[in-house]
Amino acid sequence: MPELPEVEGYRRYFERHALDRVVTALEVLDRRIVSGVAPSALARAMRGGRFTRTRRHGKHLFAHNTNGKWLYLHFGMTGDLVFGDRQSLESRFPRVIVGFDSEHALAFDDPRLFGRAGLVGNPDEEIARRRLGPDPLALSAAELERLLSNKRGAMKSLLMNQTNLAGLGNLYVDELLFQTGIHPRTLASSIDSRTWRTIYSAMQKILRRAIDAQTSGASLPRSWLLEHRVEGDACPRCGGTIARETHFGRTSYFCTRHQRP
DNA sequence: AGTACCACCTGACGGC
DNA sequence: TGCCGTCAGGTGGTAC
Repeated sequence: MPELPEVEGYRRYFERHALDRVVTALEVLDRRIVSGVAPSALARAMRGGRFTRTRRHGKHLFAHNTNGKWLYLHFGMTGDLVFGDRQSLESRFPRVIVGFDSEHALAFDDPRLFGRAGLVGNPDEEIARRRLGPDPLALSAAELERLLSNKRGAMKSLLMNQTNLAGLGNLYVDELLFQTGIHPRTLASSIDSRTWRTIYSAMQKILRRAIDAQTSGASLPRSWLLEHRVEGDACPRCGGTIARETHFGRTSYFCTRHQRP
């Protein structure tokens, strides 16, 4: 379930391992994961160059190659990055492997093949083409309210829509609504300004803490819903009961006591 | 504009 | 033990 915090973890992992090494090969093991470009053209655009910097927008990752273009990665549901010695890569489902001249390699691992690898001229064009909303970590409280308060839909649906806000998925939206006491079906139009500010600060706190956990390997607080996504569990905040329902085609977990419709 | 539903995928898991 | 159905969910498309 790579959402913003996980993808930020992959970005840092990519920077730590793959930057400034010469790409000697790019091998596509399953071409279904490559989109918008032929695997051979992708390889040609990367080979001989080095990655100099990365950029993340929402759940989308870009890595600039000195040949001029950017490698694009989206992790879908089960995407992952695995770096190591070419001979002993601990990747179970490698779909694309970038080889470096140091006998190291980076595998784009994705058992379910919902992820995508591609080639883009520059990240901003791709962000515009996909009509992605702003990244929540580069947003002010006022902008969040302006962005969502005039929408007609329900909070869960609006927060998950990447064209409104890019980066939150099912799990972190549930977490945010849980921590702010909002039912997933609550209409955005019913949220007052004070509550929008509460939502904003909870969102920042949740994302930053989750990124910390991601990069340090620490676990998340036991008071978070993410540690209690089990139907019938006791709510760690109020002692209520965790329910499971389908909302907008996704499985929601929420507390029936402190998140009332 | 917002919601519903389907398709894409396949590992994990529960039931029998 | 092993088969089988169901679930997970990000995205993108269509339909209403």
